[in-house]
Amino acid sequence: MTARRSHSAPKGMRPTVKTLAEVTGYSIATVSKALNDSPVVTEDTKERIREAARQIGYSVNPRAASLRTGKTFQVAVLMPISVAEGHEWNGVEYAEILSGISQALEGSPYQLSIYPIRDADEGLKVAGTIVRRGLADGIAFSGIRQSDPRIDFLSSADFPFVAMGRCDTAARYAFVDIDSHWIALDATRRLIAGGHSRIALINPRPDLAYAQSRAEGFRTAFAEAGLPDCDDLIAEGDLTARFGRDTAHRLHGNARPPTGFICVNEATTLGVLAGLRDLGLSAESDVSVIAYDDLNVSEYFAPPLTTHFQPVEDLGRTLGEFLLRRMAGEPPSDLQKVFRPILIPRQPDRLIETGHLAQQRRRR
Amino acid sequence: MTARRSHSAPKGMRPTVKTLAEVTGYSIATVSKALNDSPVVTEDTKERIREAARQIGYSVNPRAASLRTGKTFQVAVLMPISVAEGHEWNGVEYAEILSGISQALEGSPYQLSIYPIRDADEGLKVAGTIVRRGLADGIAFSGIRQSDPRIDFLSSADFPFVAMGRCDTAARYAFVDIDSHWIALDATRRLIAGGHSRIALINPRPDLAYAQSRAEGFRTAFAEAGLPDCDDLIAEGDLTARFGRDTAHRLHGNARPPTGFICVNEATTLGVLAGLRDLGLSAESDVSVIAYDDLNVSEYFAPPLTTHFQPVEDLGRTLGEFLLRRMAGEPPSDLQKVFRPILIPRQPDRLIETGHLAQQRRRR
DNA sequence: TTAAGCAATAAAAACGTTTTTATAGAATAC
DNA sequence: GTATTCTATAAAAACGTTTTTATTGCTTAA
Repeated sequence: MTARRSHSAPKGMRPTVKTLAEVTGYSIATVSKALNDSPVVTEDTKERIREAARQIGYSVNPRAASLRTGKTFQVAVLMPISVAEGHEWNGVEYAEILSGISQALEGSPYQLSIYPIRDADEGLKVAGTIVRRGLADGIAFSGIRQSDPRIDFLSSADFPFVAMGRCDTAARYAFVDIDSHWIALDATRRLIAGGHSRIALINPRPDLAYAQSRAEGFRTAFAEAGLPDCDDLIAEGDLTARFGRDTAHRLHGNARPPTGFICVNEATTLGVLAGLRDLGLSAESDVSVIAYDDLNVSEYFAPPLTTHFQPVEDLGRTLGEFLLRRMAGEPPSDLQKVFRPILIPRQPDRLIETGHLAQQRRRR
Repeated sequence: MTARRSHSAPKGMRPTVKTLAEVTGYSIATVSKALNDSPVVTEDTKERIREAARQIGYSVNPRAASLRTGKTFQVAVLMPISVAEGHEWNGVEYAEILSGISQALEGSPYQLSIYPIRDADEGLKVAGTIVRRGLADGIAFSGIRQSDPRIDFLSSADFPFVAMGRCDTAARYAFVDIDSHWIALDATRRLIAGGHSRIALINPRPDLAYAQSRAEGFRTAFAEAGLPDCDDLIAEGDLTARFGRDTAHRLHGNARPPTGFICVNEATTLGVLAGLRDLGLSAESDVSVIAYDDLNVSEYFAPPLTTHFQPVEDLGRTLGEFLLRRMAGEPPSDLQKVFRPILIPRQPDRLIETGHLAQQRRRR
């Protein structure tokens, strides 16, 4: 056994297809075809060669194969790197996304590579490099803008990709997304049903595609109820805790301050709660806050909050599956999925006129 | 211009070193050497070839180069994927770590690849595959155990790696780490100075190397103060919010329950706070809680907590730099750094005997 | 004046695959 | 019984580099 191995692999070197040819007595052509399960080689031979490969611990050199075939077996993920100053909590959900994609790729020959980007424009540059230099067979990215240059470029280059998010051309590309319109609609309806009429919507920067979906859902709920809109209470910014807190402070100065808040992620929710506390307001008796969870965490907030919960890892996993299928040639139209979060109620979300804010309002 | 390009690159194909040879009139050997800045080719020639390369947009095919040289220009990161059920908040700091490593790698020819692992044992398997099949030139990983099979294996294989964390053989390998001993010592001293004598330490699973460092720092502080130890209040488990909450509940049943908590990450802190709230205890008046922040978030907790804060992205960046230097041949002994977090005080951390818990204690 | 050394470049080999083309022998057709 | 097709395998070419070896034309040394 040890003797055999030392015979086939001269010294410390990895066995190659040539080693395998020598050891089995077949040519390297036959060996290669056998390992790739080519129909031209007989089943007996295949089995013999596979067995020998197992014996000597052979595994194909992916770079040599890649050179010959042109396939890279790499999947590129454009990962936004944090730019918010002060190490604000931002983008941590990416660990979950990567975990999901990884899980989908396990068992496939594809390897996941990370390309850090600061914004969609740098993403475009990086995508260009990846395509031009043939660095990957497929690309995944998020942070989709209303009109996203990466999507336009990759679509016209006919390069396989899956986006996390929809923009105006969504019909023509593969994506996974969260039903942001519904989330905002449902949350707003819920607060309106609880008696609220002045509601704040915490939103991301407006160039992001889902910012608009949320705003639309938000407006629709007011229109349905025959109430005046609250567009003056839509706050747009980086999704940090600081932004949530600052927004709570700022909107409190409004002539008619909000009695309800609809948050957009864990960090902004935590920030809003902190901001309300600063103002001496309670999220139990004065103001209603509805959270949003990528991770199951708002259960632990003070108070525990009603939330829309959608494990972002599931989106990552589906994205990975879609990317594999896209690279295998499936049309984008078959690779589109919108996730609708579940609602976890934890608060009555009712406007309580006896609270601190109500007193303050009466006093004016 | 357009004419020239169409001349050199037959049709839609990427230019190769051969194209460049044709277009400049030099041989492919000279072209290759020029691009690699070999001293044997004259400066004039180099410049001419570089200029031509720029003109036709040539870039080297990394897989072909890799095949010839044996270098992969890949850095592998073993990323723990979440296994905690219920989508508990776990391991989200990995986004920061990856971001840091990415930043260090930018500008280098190295590309970051992710290998998902469930635990250190699977990590060993994956590391073996990476080494055996030559999938990367260097490896980074965290979640270091007291005795870590990955470290033993990679050390004896003389394969470049940098660990995030120290174990008993730390002297012999490259690492970045956080001064966990000091953190626990400092936090415990602080609480003891505030009058606490019954303190809970939230710890990770005891097979992790830093669990022991923390326990030692914790014990040292009691010994210094001449107080009996609180080993019965060391809680070990997954670093989820649920674990924090469950621990708060469980320890409250102790004959002499803790009046202070030393947490280990954001999730456990949030969990402890939630658990205390469940018990009707306040982290302002009844119990003192000291947090730990990878991200600057405990400022937003209720109440804002005193914390040790160490941006984990900085560790990632240093780890990336160390890995580059290790791959360049620097000895491990030059590539070791321990980060000491800063303390951000936000609470008095004093034992207040008039609180709820004190009343309860008096009642007994 | 010629052999030796040098400088600059070119040719060829090699890395480990896959794929195309070739070859030997067996089976079939007439 | 020979020409033909088929089958299984082998040989060779190619992918795009880098590196080793070879070549050419000059200098320099004796």
